[in-house]
Amino acid sequence: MGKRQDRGQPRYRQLADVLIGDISRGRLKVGETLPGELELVERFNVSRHTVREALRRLDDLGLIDRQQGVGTVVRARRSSPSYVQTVRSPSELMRYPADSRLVVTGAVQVRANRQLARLLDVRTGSEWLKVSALRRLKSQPVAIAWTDVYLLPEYGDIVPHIGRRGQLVYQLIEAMHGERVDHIRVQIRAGVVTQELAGPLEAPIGMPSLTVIRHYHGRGHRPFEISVSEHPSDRYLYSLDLQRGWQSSDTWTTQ
Amino acid sequence: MGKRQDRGQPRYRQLADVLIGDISRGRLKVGETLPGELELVERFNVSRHTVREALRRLDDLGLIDRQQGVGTVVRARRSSPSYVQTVRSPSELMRYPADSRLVVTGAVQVRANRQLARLLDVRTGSEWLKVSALRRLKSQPVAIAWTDVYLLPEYGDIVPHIGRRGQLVYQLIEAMHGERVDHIRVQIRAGVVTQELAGPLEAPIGMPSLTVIRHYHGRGHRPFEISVSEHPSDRYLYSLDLQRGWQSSDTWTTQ
DNA sequence: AACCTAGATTTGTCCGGACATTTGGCACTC
DNA sequence: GAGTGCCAAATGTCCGGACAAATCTAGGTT
Repeated sequence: MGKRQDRGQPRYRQLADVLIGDISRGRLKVGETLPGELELVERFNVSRHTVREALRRLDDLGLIDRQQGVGTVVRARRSSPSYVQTVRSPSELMRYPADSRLVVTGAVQVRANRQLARLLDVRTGSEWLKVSALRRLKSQPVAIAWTDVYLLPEYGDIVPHIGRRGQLVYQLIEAMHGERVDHIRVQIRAGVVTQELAGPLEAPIGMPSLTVIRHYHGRGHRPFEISVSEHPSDRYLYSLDLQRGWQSSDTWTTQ
Repeated sequence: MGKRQDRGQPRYRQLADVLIGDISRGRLKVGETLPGELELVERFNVSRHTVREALRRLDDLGLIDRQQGVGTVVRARRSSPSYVQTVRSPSELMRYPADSRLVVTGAVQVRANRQLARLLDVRTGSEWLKVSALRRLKSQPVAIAWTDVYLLPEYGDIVPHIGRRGQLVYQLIEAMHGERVDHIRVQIRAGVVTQELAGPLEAPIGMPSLTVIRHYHGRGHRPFEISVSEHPSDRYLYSLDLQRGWQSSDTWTTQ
């Protein structure tokens, strides 16, 4: 009873997963109040600290709103028109639509010249395996993205497996090579559809687009996958919903 | 010890502010290892739980990297070329360059038609005070932004004070009306410089630009300030540096 | 009806302690 | 010299308890 046995997951994580499951399956509906901390303590036979650790995780994920004296309620999901994807927590910037698929169109080993090195923020001359792919949305055929995935050459054997439903590239690397993701950086930049991209993106030249660059780092900030996605979009693409992490202005704004 | 008058602030917050101050003032340099948790316990005469709460805050702010068995080190700041602004934590998306100034060019009360209501995500027909302003960077005269700030009409008396160095609009509202910011949402969308914006932005028509929309909410998610900024930029504008908030794919991707 | 107050409820803060897990370095062996 | 095993150090997890602060509700008062 006291020992961990659920896949080595800590108990607060197990509890969080249970609650996340209840929310995603609709057993806890939007706006509904979660059981109080003390009730969760009794129900799951853990300490209040563990309960709060789990709830903090749900808070970090943007799933709940907490208020002293009131309680914890399931946060509303914002309904969004097509193209618009609301991100409630930073981690969601790493996710892709569930009904999308990546189709590899080619792979080639490249050496980072100055321009590429600057784009990827890697050393000039370093070797990378460049995997080009298209991401298509089934439900929204117009939404498409061009993606170049830069991998450490030693991970070339995962290329045939890219495109598996629900598996991101870094997850493949994690599964097949044990390289654990320790740090992710996401960049967004504005641009326009260039002549080279107009074809694959099925978008007119000059149409505004967003470039999303994802850096996946392992231990010691060693980058092992860098994915560069071009999204043609005249609409808003990402939004970030924040609630935590305030800092007082006097200690910070002088930086 | 706590010679600073931080009454009313929780102790973990006071400790966090001390550490943030040490980092920002260079007393703790990048890459340097912070004192261990137990040492901080002794030095500040608080429990380890309080120390961890403070360190969690620094982690949320993206100031430190923690690793079990190793310790806590000050995270490196990424140097960025002009125009590029690297954001290490979500809260930084709310900050503006310290050497910028907002110049109000006009204010008018408007009623949200359907288009504006959709842009701002507010009710059609609601009344807003639209304050137009320019943000200029002194050190980088080319970097300029056009900002429309939509306020609840009742806050009209803050308009003359907009532009005060280091004060954001929501901070003025907080200071003068006691409306506390409880929730912030940041949106980013891609676009091009339109004819109407080409003049004020000093940018050619058709140049790619980023629109950043910031929603400031009070209690109960009541929006009281919405700022819409147009940044002419053919380069990357915001990046988000993430390290926390992982979620397992099996519980989440089906959403 | 409008206002106020007391109590119950809920989350926030803080303390003390204990053991687990990860990592790096040191002494040791071969 | 290279590998091995052990130990110390550091963060991670988890428990128990206590009081504070914010909020809501019910009841009483005006």
